[in-house]
Amino acid sequence: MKGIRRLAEHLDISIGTVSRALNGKPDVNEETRRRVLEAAEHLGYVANQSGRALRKGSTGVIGFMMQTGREITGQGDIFFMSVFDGVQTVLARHKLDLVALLCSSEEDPDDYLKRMVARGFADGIILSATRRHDARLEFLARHSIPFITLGRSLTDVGQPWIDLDFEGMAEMSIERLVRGGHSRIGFVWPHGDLNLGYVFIERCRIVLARHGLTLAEDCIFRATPNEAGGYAVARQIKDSGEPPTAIILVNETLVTGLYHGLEEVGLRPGRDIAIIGRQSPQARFLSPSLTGFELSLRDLGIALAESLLSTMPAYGDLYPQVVRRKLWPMSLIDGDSG
Amino acid sequence: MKGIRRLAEHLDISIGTVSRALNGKPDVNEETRRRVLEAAEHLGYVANQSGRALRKGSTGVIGFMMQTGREITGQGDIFFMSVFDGVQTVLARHKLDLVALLCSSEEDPDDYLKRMVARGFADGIILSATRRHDARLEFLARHSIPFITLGRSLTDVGQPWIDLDFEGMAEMSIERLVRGGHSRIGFVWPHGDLNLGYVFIERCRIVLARHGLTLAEDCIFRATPNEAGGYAVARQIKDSGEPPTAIILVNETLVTGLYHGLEEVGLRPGRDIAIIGRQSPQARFLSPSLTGFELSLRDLGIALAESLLSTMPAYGDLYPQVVRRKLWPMSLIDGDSG
DNA sequence: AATAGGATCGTAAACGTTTACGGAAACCGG
DNA sequence: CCGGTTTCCGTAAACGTTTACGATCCTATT
Repeated sequence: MKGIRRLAEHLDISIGTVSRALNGKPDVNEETRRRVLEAAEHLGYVANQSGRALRKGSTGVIGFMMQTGREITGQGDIFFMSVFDGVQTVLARHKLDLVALLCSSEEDPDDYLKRMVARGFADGIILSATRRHDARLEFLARHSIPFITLGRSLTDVGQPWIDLDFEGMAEMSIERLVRGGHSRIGFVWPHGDLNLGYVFIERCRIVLARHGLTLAEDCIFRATPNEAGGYAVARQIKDSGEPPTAIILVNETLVTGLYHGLEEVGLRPGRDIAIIGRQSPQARFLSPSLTGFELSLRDLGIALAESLLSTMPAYGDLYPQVVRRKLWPMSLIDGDSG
Repeated sequence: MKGIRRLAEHLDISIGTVSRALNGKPDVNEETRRRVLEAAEHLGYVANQSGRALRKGSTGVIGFMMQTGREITGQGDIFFMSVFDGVQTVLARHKLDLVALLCSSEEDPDDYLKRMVARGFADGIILSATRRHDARLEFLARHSIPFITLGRSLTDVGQPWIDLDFEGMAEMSIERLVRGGHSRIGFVWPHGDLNLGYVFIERCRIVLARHGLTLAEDCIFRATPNEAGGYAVARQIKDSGEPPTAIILVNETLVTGLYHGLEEVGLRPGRDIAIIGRQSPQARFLSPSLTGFELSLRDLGIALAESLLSTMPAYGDLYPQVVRRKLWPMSLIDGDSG
């Protein structure tokens, strides 16, 4: 005898009543409910996930899809750990659990997601590493799975999203650099089809044009979004015919490598070349100190969760005032690098 | 009509046969199997997770339990991502999926695990952040859930584990430092009850004793295992009455902060104080270069997965030669810091 | 031609829940 | 004391699979 049946037998009560008691249904005597809850606690009973999910059609689980192998995502788990923390504080209010759906670097993300959805793994999904054209969005929309993306995409199916305000970042960094006398501004573009690179560079072009400047194509450096990628960029800069006098990094993972690489080729950030990037725990200890954009990852996670919940039938009415799409603000922290 | 029933109807075949065809059972005509597989592919059918799990009693999912909020785990950035990658290459061979079970920093890890297990979430579990005394091990053993720990524990229930070879690290670092003339050697001990700190420091004491030396209690510095923690240690070192001439870091996340902190208090690694730590993508770009221990995280993940599978009834015979418990070797990479 | 045995498939039970439905008791106002 | 309402609980169906069992057809052997 296992599961709810055992509990029911132990209490000499029908399993129906036990289930109702545990699920907080109204039509159960408060005294019985107390006894059931107590016995459940005592026997360590927790409803079996599969049985419950099969009957209810929902799992009580939210999935956060991310990709393993750091060349792809460009975000270390420092980034995600903090976001998770925020997401979880919201989910905990509704007894929802968060699991990370880990897509191997050897599997196609679209296939992976399809598999997880068809399995009925999660009630709602948070997608990261949003690509410029992302078939996952269409798939989820077609199957009407509640989801939200961390990052925009050209593929728009009306889903909510939250994205870092790369436009604002472009505005502020370009304005600052132009004001500082720079006219030849470079940009490091992470490999892959992530949308953020496009968004950022498009706005850069606009802002530059406002000042009668253009973005030199040979000042766009492609790199894998990790330390080694940043390191490699330094040499590209040095070897380019006419090096930029300033560099903007849209990723936070490149900067340590870039600093080191620049030092090797004899360029000092803030003196020989201006650097504007993203703040991070590691960046705090760079020398010269980094000029870069900062944001609250935990709050971002909270917003993600609330926005996702607002699209879910069972929770939607609890978050009526929530903004479904939002550019997440970043603030520029002055440093000595640019 | 949904699920397997739809598929069966579409093919005009019973659902039993469809299921058998999909699961590779022998008693099904090869031609029928081909048709079923084709139709499944075409209709995008994937067996519902809950139904299958309910009937089979297994989910096809391996859970990697980790804790969100970096103050606790002490493992940064690339660490988990790379381990995951290794784990997944093994699991993929058996059509098993890996998900990360994310325990919020606000929830008790023991409770969290119990909940996940009772739910029947995963067929096997990999535990990280193993504590010196860890009730999770007893719980899993009592319920005979296959699992492995990344890290040893004093709580021994016969489970397999893989742990970094902190003893070897202690031997090599102490020997090296003593040979270099150091007699006052400090150690940074990460906060929390993680077992690795104890293991390391115990062996340090033994090796020191071999040379007639002792570990000064006031040279043991506690720190949160992240950049800020390392930064704080620098000041503790400066302010201690008789500062150590060498410091060993057992975490890889502290080192950038420590470097920065030391610079502020006027101590240069390798000249004023020797530093031995752990290599990492960030550490590659420190100056002076770090003397530290390196390991292959991906291979570690592979070993974890193989060892876990060897304890699982369904896969055990496939990995007969696998070592169930292993100290994972690390090699010392020379740098200028110590 | 009769029979044994293999190949292939359909049927139905089972997995552990939740919940619609209905029934029994208790209560209440007139 | 009676009809109606409320409170509480038991019964059984349903969720989507897998699989033991048995039935049917076909082939080969005697």
